[in-house]
Amino acid sequence: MGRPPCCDKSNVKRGLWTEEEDAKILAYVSKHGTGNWTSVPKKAGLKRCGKSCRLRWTNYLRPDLKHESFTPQEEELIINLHQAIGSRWSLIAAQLPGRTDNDVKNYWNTKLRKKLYEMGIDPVTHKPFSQILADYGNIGGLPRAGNRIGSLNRDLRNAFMSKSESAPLPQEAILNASSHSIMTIRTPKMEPIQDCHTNNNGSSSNNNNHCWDLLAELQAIKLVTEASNSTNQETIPPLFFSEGSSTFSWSEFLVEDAVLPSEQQTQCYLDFQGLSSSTGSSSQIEMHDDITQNGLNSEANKTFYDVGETDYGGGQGFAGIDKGGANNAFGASSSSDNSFIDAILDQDGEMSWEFVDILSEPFY
DNA sequence: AATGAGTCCAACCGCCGCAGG
DNA sequence: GCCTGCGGCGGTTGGACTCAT
Repeated sequence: MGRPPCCDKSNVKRGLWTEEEDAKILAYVSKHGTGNWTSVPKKAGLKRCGKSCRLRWTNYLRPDLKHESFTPQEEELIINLHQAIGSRWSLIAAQLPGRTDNDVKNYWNTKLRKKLYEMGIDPVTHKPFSQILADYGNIGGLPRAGNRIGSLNRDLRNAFMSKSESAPLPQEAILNASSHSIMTIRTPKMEPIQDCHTNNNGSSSNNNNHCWDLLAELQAIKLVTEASNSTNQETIPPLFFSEGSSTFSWSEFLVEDAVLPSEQQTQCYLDFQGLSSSTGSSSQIEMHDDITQNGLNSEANKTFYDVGETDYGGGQGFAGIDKGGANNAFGASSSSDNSFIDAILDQDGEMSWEFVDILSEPFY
C-alpha cells in the first residue's frame, strides 16, 4: 500500500523537455508565479506531470541559476559541507548561490567522489581508506600496545573518533579538509557516542540525523563556510584539547608501533611547529631540536604520524605518513610529500592543526 | 568509420514531512 | 487524531555525448 502516483503516468509525456515546453513553463511562471504545481500542466498547456514541471523549473529554468562549471571554491565548499553534514544536498546547495541540490549531487557523484577516491579518501567518511581498513582490523581485536598513544594524543584520538564514528557534531568538530586550512575542535567535552545512535527508548537507530537539530546543522554550515572563506588562519581559534595541561612534553607525542615486531618498531612523533615560526606552509616546518637531539630523526624512511592517529599498517598507507623517505614529511622538496596534519602548539599549550595539501596532492 | 566503454547530467522515482480540512 | 494533497528531498536511471580502440 503506497501513495498513489501524483498523476496518470499513461497520459503524461516523459523524458527530455523541448524548447517549446520550456517556453510554456516560463510564460506561465512569469504570469502566475510558482506554486500549486499540480495545476500548472493544465493551465500551461503541457502534457507533463506537475511534479515534473516543478523539477524542470527549479533545476533548469529558474533565472537565478548558474549554468557554468563549478569553481574550485565551490568544489572545496561542497567537500567541506559534505564532510560536516553528509549528503544533505539541499542544505549544501543553499550555501552555493545559483546551484541546485541536483547540480551539487550530480557534481559530487560524477566528479568529487571520484576525486576523493583517487586521493585515497573514502568519500563517505572522508577518512583515508587505509585508516578505515586499519579501524576495521582493530574491530577484530588486534593486539594493541597499552601505552601507545600519549595522553594528549589520546585526547585528540577521542575527538577524531567521536567525530567520525558518530554523527558529525557541529559544536565540537569542524573538519575543514582543504588545502592549508585549519581544523579546529571547539569543545573539549565529548558527548558519548551512544547518545547519537540511541533514541529515547534506548533502541538503536541507524539514522544519525536524530541527534541533530536544524540549528546545529546550520551552525555547522556556517562554521564550515566561514572556515572555507577564511584566508587568515590565525583568526580561527586554536584547539584547546587538554584542560589544565599547559606544560608541554615531547614524550606525550611519541608513540609505538604495535603492529610490527618490537625489533622493527618505529619510533614516531607528531610534526610540530611553533605558531610563530611559519605561516603554516609545510615547507617551513622545522624539526624540534629535542627530537633531533634524541636521535629520533636520524634514520631514513622514518614514518610520520597524523595527529591523533596511530599506525595500524606497519608503517605505510594512511594520511599523514610520508612515503617520500626521510624528512619529506616536513615538506621540503619532494612531490610525494603531502597529506599530513601539522600540529601547531602555541606558548600556552593550546594546539591547532592543519591539513596540508590533502586535496591538492595525491596520497601515493 | 564503426563500435564499445565510460562519463555526464537531466529527469524520474518513491519516500517523507507538513499543512489544511 | 486521521486523511489527503502538496512540495521537498535524496537516490537512481537512462539517454546523450565523448573518447578510445
